[in-house]
Amino acid sequence: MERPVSFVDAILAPLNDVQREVVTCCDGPMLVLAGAGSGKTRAVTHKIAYLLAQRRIMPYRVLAVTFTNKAAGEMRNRLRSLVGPAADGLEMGTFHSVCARLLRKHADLAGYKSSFTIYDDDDAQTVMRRVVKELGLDPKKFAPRPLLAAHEGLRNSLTDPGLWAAETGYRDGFRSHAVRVFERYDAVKRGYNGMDFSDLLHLMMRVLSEHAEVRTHYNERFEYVLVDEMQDTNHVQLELLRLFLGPHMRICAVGDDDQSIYGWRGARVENMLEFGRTFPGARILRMEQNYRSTRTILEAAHSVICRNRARHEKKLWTGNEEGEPVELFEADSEGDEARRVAERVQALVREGVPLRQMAVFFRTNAQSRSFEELFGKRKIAHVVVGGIRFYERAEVKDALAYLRLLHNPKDDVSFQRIINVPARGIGDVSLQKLGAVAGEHGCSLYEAGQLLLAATERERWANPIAEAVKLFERWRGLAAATGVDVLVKTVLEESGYMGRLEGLDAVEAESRIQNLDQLVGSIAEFEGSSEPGSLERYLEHVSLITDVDLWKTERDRVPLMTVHAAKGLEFDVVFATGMEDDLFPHENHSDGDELEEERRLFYVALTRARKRVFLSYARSRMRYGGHTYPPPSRFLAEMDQGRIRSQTVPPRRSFTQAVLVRRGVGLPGPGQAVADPPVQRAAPPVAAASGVGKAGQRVVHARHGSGVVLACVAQAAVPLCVVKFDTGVLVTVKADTLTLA
DNA sequence: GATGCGTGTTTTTTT
DNA sequence: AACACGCATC
Repeated sequence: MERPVSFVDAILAPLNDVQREVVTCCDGPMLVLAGAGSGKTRAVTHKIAYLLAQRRIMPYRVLAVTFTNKAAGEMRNRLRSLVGPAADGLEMGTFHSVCARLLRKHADLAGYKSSFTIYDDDDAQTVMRRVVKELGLDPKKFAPRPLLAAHEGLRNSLTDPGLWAAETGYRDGFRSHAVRVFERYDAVKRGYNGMDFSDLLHLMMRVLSEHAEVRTHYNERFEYVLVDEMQDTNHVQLELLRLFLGPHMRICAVGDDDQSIYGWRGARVENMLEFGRTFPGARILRMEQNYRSTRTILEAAHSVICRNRARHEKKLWTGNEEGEPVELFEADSEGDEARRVAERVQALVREGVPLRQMAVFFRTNAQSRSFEELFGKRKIAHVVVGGIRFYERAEVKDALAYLRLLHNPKDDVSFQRIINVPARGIGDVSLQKLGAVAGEHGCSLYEAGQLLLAATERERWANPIAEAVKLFERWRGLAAATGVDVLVKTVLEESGYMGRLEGLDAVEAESRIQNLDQLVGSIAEFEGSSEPGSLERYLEHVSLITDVDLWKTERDRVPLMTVHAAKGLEFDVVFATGMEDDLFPHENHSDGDELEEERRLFYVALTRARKRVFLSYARSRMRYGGHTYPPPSRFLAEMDQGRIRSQTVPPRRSFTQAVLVRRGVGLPGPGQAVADPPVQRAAPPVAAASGVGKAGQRVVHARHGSGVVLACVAQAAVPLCVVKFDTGVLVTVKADTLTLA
C-alpha cells in the first residue's frame, strides 16, 4: 500500500471512492445522497479539512450547518484531530445557533437590541396567552399551543398569513383572528426584546434579504457552505442557504430521504429532491455502502422502508457479516416489557457489552417511565436523554429568568416569572399598577420599577417593588464585573431562593436543590464562565442546547430516548420498544404521507444498530389514564419475516399478518410467523347505563359523530371514555354521552 | 395574598 | 395520570 506522502493524502487515505469525490470536488453545488451508516460525517469532516488544507480557505470562511449542537461539537472534535486549532475558527452549528450568533451583530436591523433573550416554547406560550387575553379572545378557542404551531408553520413554510386566513373552509373568522394574534404576538415579543425559535431563522432571513450590504458581506465571507441532514431542512432554511451563498453556489448538502422525520416541523424532503433545480449544475453523488450494521439489520430495515411510495429507489449494501436475526418479544404490559428489556440488558452486560453501547428507543417520551422505574429498581445505570429537559425544570427556569432579566431588562416574561419568587409581597394588584406605569412611559416592567426606585416619594404598593429592583440593580453591577458562576450563586443566595427551598422540607425541595446545584456546576463548566461579560454567551448557549447535546456519552449508562432523539447516533444494540399499532405508527399518523414518515422513523430506529436489534410490544398499555389493548405494529408484519426470530411460539398464521391482510397491504413473503395473536383480555368492567365502557367499542356522540373507544376510566360516578372519532379528534368524554353504534 | 380544591384539558415527535 | 387554571376560602 502506498504511504500518504502529504497532509492532503492523509486526509484522503481512509476514504472510499465516492467519499473521496465528495471531499475533492469543491467548485459547484453538490448533493450527497448518503444512506444510513455510509460514513457521511467522515466525508463531511474530511471535506472541511481538505478545504482548509488544500484550498487554503480560512476557517471562518466556512459555514457548516448541522442538525444538533452535539453533531457540531463532535465534528469540531474530529476536525481538531485533523487540522488542529484551526477547527475552532469555523462557523459551525445548527441553523438556530448560527442565526442567533449572527443576529447579535445585526439586531438593530431586525428591530432588536443585541442583548435579546431567546424564548423557549414555554415562554412563547406565556406571551401568546397574554396576547389572546389582551385581544379579548376566548382562551379555549384560541389555545396557545395550536396558535404557536400555526404561527411557526406559516413562517417555516414562508406562507403569507393573509392568504392562509383567506383559505376556503375557514370563513368563521378563526383564522383572521389568529392572524391578528400573530401580529400582536410578534410585536409584544419585540417589545420584550425576546425572540422565539422561529424568529431566529425568520429575522435572519429578513435581514439578509432586505439589506444588500449584509447579504454581500456574507456572500463574500462564506466561501463554502456545508449542510448536514438536508432532508430535514424547511423552507426558511433553504432560503437562508441561498441568501448566504449568493451567486457563488459553493455548497455541499448531505442527506437521506429515507431518514426524513421532521415533516411535522415543516421539513421538506423536496429541498433535497429538488436540489438540482434550486442549485443548477449540482453534482449528485450517492453513498450506498453501509459500514455500520450487519446484513440482517440492513435487510430487515430495507424490507420495511421499501414499502414507502415517496422515496428514491435505492438499496444499501454492506461488506459486514450477516449477524444475528432481529429478535421480537411480546410482553403483557409496559411493566413486563421493561422487565424483559432489563433482563436482556443484564444478559448482554454479562457478555461484556458496555451499557453505553446499548440504547432503548420509544416513540413517545411518556414511555420512558416504566423503563426508568424498573432500571432504577434493578440498579441498571441509565440516563433519560430528552424528555423533560433539564433547562425546562421550573427551578432551573427560575434561576435562568433571574439571569435573563439582569441581561435584558425589557424581558417582561422573565420579570413576571420571578419578581415575586420568593414572595416579596408583590401580588397581582401591585403588578397591575406597575404595568400601568410601564404603559405610561412606554417601557418594560423592570424599567418602570427603576423609575419607582428613583422616585423621591412613592405610594405604599411601590415599596416592595423598589426594594426588589434595588437588589437587582446591585446584581447588575455584579454581572458586569464578575463571571456567571459567581453571579448565579450570589443571586440564588441573596434572593432568598435557596433559603426558601431549604426551609421547605419536602422531598421535592431536595431534588430542586440538587438541580440548582447541578446548574451551578454546569455553569462553572461552561467555557469562560468566570470571565466578566460571559453572561450573554452563556444565556444563548442554554437557550439552544438540548438534552442530547448535554448527554455525556463517556459515562457507562444505558441511554433511554425517543427515536427522534436517536437520529444521527449509533449503538451496538438497539431495543426498539412499544411496537404497537397506535403508538408506532402513532395513531395520529396512520395513513398517507404521515404513515410514511412513521415508517421512516422506524427505519431510523433500526439503522442505529450495529450488531443487534430487539423489538418488543406490549399487549396492554396504560394510556390516557386507562388500559388500551393495541395490536402489534404493522411494521412488524411488513418486515422480512425471515430476518426475525420470535421468542413466542409461532401460530399457523401470525396475528400481525392478519392485521396486514385486514389493512389490504400485501402479505410479506413466505416467512416465519411473527407472534401469537395477543389475547384480547376483557378490560376491567366499567359500569355505564348505555353499555359503553370497553376499549374497542364503536360509539356515537352527539357532537363528534362516530368513533372508537380507546380507553375507559371508572374514577368518577360516570366512567370517562377516551374516544378517537372518525373525524380524527381524540376526546375524553363521559360514558353517558355516548351510545353504542 | 397565599393555599387548596375541583374542573377541564392533554400526549407526539423538537430547534 | 398529570397538569394548569379558576374559583373559593383563610
